[in-house]
Amino acid sequence: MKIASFNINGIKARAGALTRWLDHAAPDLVVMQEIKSTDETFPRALLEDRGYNLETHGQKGFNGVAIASKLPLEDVCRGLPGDPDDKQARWIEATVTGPNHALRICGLYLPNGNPVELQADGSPKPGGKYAYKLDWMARMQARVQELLTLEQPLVVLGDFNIIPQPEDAARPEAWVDDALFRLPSRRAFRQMLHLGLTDAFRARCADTGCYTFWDYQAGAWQRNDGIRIDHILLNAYGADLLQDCRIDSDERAGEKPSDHVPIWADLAL
DNA sequence: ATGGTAGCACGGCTA
Repeated sequence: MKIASFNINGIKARAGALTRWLDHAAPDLVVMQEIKSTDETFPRALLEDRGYNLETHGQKGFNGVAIASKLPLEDVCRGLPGDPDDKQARWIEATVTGPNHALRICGLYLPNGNPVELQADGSPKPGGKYAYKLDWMARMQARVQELLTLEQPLVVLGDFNIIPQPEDAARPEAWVDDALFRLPSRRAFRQMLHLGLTDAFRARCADTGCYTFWDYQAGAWQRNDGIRIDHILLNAYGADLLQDCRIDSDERAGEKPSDHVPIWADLAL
């Protein structure tokens, strides 16, 4: 079963690129981020006409996540628990049932966190974007810990806005103070891995120069000036099912591309 | 130091 994540950066602008990729990559399930659409205005036919069940968790103008799946989507949950005041649409969960296993899926769009605003003591400025990122990551960790107690295959995938290691950026030195790479961000990500999650891509590939995002500006794609920030994390039950994991970098060279490309894992569900 | 690009939606924010 091919499970993918794709930050599409606007569903209306990406109708062409998304459907081209769907038609040749043929994922069984894809979580999408930055749909930048409300549930009401999402062009559902793009996916439903191709045989996908669709669940959206949208928001006007920004953010927004969705899951499309050939198998039925069960027990759908929208929104990351832990803060009733958080109105940003960045988290969606569902379960799909294969022949041998039921898989819990968490699709996420983790806050970018820039600009980094700090107080005199170096702690994140309360109410700022960086504080929101770290708070959100703490809530994500709590939710993942809950799901781990189910003792079933779990996949947590999406745009994490985290560069895990220097080899995950073409120019790591340019990112040292950025919210995507500064140590507190990477520490929070690593803490999640320490719960027992596997980075599916790194489990399959040790190559450097593999990225999922290239800025639209300054010819970043042409220079392969990218970063690896879209990830697929598996708990131990999920990692035991992992057959393959790849990044569809070619999509970045297509017509009117997103600034992210799809990443996918093949699980023996 | 700035500006470089893109999306949503039509002004300015977000990335």
